[in-house]
Amino acid sequence: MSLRHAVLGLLSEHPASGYDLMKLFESSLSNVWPATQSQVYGELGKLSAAGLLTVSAEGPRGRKEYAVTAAGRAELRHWLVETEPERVRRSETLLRVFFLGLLTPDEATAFLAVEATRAAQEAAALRELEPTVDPGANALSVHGRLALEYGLRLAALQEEWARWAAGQIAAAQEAAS
Amino acid sequence: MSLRHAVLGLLSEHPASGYDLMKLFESSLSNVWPATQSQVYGELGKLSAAGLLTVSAEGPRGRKEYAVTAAGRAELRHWLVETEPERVRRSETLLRVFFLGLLTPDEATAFLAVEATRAAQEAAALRELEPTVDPGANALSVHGRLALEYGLRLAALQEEWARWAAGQIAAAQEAAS
DNA sequence: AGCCTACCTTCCACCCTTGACAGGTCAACG
DNA sequence: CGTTGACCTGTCAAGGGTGGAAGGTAGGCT
Repeated sequence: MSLRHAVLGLLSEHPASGYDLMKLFESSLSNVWPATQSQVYGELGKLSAAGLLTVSAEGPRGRKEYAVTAAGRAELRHWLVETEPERVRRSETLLRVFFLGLLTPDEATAFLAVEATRAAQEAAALRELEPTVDPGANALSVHGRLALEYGLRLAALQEEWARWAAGQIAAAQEAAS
Repeated sequence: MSLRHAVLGLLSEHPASGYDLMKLFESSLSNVWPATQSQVYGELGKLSAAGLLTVSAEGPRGRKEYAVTAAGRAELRHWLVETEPERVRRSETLLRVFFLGLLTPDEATAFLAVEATRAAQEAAALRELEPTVDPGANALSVHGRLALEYGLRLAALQEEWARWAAGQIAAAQEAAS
C-alpha cells in the first residue's frame, strides 16, 4: 500500500521513468522500502490510470517519463499528514530468539555472535553510504540523512543487544551448573 | 514462510489446538510475528499433511490437539541452525521521513514528536508486559525476556532518534533564516 | 430449561510481494 | 558493419498475509 506513495514521493522531486525509479530505489530507498521492477512498473500504470500521474514526456526506447499531477500531490500530502504509518514489526531473528531454548547454550550463543557481527557489518556498510548523501544535493537527501542515522543507531543497538543476550545465556548456564 | 516454524516452535513446548495457539500468539509472539487465525489453522493443516505434526488428541468441540512429530522437530532444528534469518527492513515510518521535505518544518517536527511519544508509549506497554514473563515458567519465556529487552531498547532508540531528528530540522530551519 | 458466552474450526476473496520471463531499442566501440 | 551492453517496458504464476464471514458445540449461570 505504501509503494504507491514511495513512487509518488520520488516523482515529486522530478519526473522520471520506471527505469530511473528503479535506480533511485536501489540507491537510496531500498533500505527502507525495497521494490522490484515489476512492482514499480505496475504501480506506475495504476497511478497514471488513477490520474495521480501523467506521462510528461516520451523518450527514445519507448521510455515514458511520469510526472505527478495535482491530484497526486494532494494524495501524497494526505498520506503524510492525515494517515498513521502502519507499524508491523515482524522479525524473523527475534522469532528465532524465542526458540533458542531448543538449542544447546553453545549453539545459542553462536547464533547471537553471528547476529552481532552481522550488525557490525551493516553499520560499516551504512557508514560507507554516508558520504554519498550530499547535504546540499536535494531535499530528499537531507531527510535521507535522518533515515541513515536511524539505521546506524539500530545497527549499533543490535550488536550491543546480541552481545548482551549471549552474556545472559552464559550466565544462566553457569547458574545451572 | 516462518509462520510454519513459529507454529512448530510453540507446539514443541506442549501440544495445543489452533485456538490455543492463537492465544499464545496474541500473548507473547504477536510482537515479533503476528498471525491471524486463518493463517494458523491453514498452517496446521499443511503441517500435519506434511507429517511434521500429528493430531495427538481430539476434544469436545471438534477440538484437535496437535503435537510435533520427530520430522517436525528435525525441521525446526534445521531451520534454527542451518538457515539464515531473512532480514527485510521495511518501515513505513522511515519511508515517510524521506519525504518530510514536502511538509513545512513545523509539520515535520510535529510528525517526529508523534513518533517520539508513540515510542514512549510502546516502551511503557512493554514494561507492563515484563512481570508477565515469569523467569522459571518455561523455556520459551526465558528467551522471551531477551526479545522483550530488545523491544525496550528499540523503543528507547526510536524515542531518542525522533527527538534528535526534530532538533536537526529545527537547526536547519534556523540556519536557513 | 434456556440462554449466553467462550470455545473451535474452516473457507474465501483480495492485495502485495517475489522472481522469472519476454521482448525490444539505442549508442558506442572495434 | 556487427556485436555488445546498457537502456527500457511489460506480463505471469505462485505464495504469503489480511480481513471477514460462516457455522457449530460445550459449559455455566439464572
